Amino acid sequence: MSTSSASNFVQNIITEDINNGMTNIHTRFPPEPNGYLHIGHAKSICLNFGLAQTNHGICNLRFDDTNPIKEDTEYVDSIMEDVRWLGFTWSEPVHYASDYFGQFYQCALHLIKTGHAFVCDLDSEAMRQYRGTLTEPGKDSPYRNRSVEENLTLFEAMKNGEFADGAKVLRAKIDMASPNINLRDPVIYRISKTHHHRTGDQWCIYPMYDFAHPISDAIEGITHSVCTLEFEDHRPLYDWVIDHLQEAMHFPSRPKQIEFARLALTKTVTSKRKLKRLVDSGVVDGWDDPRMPTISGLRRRGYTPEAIRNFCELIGVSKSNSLVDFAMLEHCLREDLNQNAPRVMAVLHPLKVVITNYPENKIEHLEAEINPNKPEAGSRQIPFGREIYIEQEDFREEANKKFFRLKLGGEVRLKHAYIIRCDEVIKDETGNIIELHCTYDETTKSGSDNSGKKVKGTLHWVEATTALNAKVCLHDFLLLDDEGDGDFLDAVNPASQVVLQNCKVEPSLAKAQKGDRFQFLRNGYFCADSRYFSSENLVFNHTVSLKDSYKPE
RNA sequence: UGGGGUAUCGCCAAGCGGUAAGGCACGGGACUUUGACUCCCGCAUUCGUUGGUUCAAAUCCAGCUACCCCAGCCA
Repeated sequence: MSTSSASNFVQNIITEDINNGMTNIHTRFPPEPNGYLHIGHAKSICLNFGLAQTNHGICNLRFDDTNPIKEDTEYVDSIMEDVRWLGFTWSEPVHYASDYFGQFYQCALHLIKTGHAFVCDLDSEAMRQYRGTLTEPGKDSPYRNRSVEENLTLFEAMKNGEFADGAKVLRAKIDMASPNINLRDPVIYRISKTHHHRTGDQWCIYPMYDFAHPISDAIEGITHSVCTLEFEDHRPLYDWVIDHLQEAMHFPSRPKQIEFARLALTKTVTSKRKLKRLVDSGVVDGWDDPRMPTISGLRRRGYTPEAIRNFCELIGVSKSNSLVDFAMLEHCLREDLNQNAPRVMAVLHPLKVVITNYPENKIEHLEAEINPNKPEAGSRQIPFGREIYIEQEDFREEANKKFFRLKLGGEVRLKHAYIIRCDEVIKDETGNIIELHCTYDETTKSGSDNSGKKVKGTLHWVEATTALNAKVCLHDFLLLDDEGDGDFLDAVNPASQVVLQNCKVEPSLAKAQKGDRFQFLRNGYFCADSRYFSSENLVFNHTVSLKDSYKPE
């Protein structure tokens, strides 16, 4: 398995720590279970698990479940499934910040006792007033100088449910004049009489991220706490919390917070809020819609864990906000699929071809390699007969020299079969081409061609009488390039999914299983839909196109 | 006008005082029973900008500019 072995600034920090004698490198991936994981999370997952692997350490999976209002077990289940699917193994057991609610409470008590925290009665509006602005310092809360005893009593009463939501909070006593707003006596505990998905109604006070996160890291022995850039100016608070607790709590480690730039991908939404709106508004068919950038969506689309891991390796890790070209992800996908996906023939827009000099009712079986990159995969038999289907766009009555495909009077090779010549075009009363009459050259059979004929074009095809009908979902970017100023839902690409109902595919596909990936020769990579595919109902999702250097004119 | 960050090819990204890696994209060519794959070749005299230090600067110093983040009892 690939690991994060490439050099990046986080690894450099770890290397230096190791050189200074640090052992037992320990990282963690700490999602809040309030949504599905997406491609952006994959970067963090690969980084954290990769760092642990390359440094012979371990990585925890920890659910940051300190705000019960937004969280649900549906999300914890999907997150575990996605991390496993990506190919990573966390250090058992799975951790939950909610496992530490008792310890957080003890930590809060310690801060109160040492005069570093106080219960504040200001409501959120008043607190904002007191906080000051970006350019003006804040003012001390009138409750800031309550005695330790009073704070202890009040905090216990908060815990016992004696106050309404929002009536009181516990705040760290730091510096209301700090130029760093995070240090202006931040709230560390709030009252929320909300049922928690794991602790039920045991607690009605919940710690804030800035308090819970450093403690969770320290409790678990995390050495390097890697997070995204927006937490950069929370680091002084992160350190403050640990510094004021370390001595009393005897944490096994003194974790270091390191921030990196989150992944942004062209033409891709990675905002949980927006993703949720796409799902809730019905624009997409759930979190795992093949067009979604969620891990489950990419999986259903046909992406492989290897491709995603290699992609995360390729883009690197830095602190500069960057926008990665989606083509990079597609490149990694093709690289994997090209190497591993079985080849198969499928005609998406069928055009009937009658080979007039081929015997009626005769079907012969031709041998076709499964994957030219994998001789050991062997070959399959494909039927050939008098009537076949080719792709509509592979025929033109006349075309310039750049068009290598079939034209009236021209010759072309049928992949794995014979060279044919187009003799006649059959049209309906409105002039649409409905059928082609061709003749084949028996001496040009694949593998035993002694005709000496050379043709420029090779087409894929499917024999008509044995062909299977299939439904194929074509995909394009979910969003148009620019979201504009309006509602982002207006930027949804109406052509992001096009369903083709009457595709013709070779019979071997009847044996495919849900989730199987194939290269439809010359058409791209496709995946048997994990929800609707069955041998009676062939449904394929378009995964990614093949590169194409054909330029008409 | 406060604080914290970031600026190296169209897009990512190495580089850590000794004279600009690599990948993606793109262009050209070879090969080809997938216009795919593969293989060659090309693609920053220059590192946001202006000065300074030095024999030598993308790397050190100073100023300037641009962009990102922060005023949730979210994470």
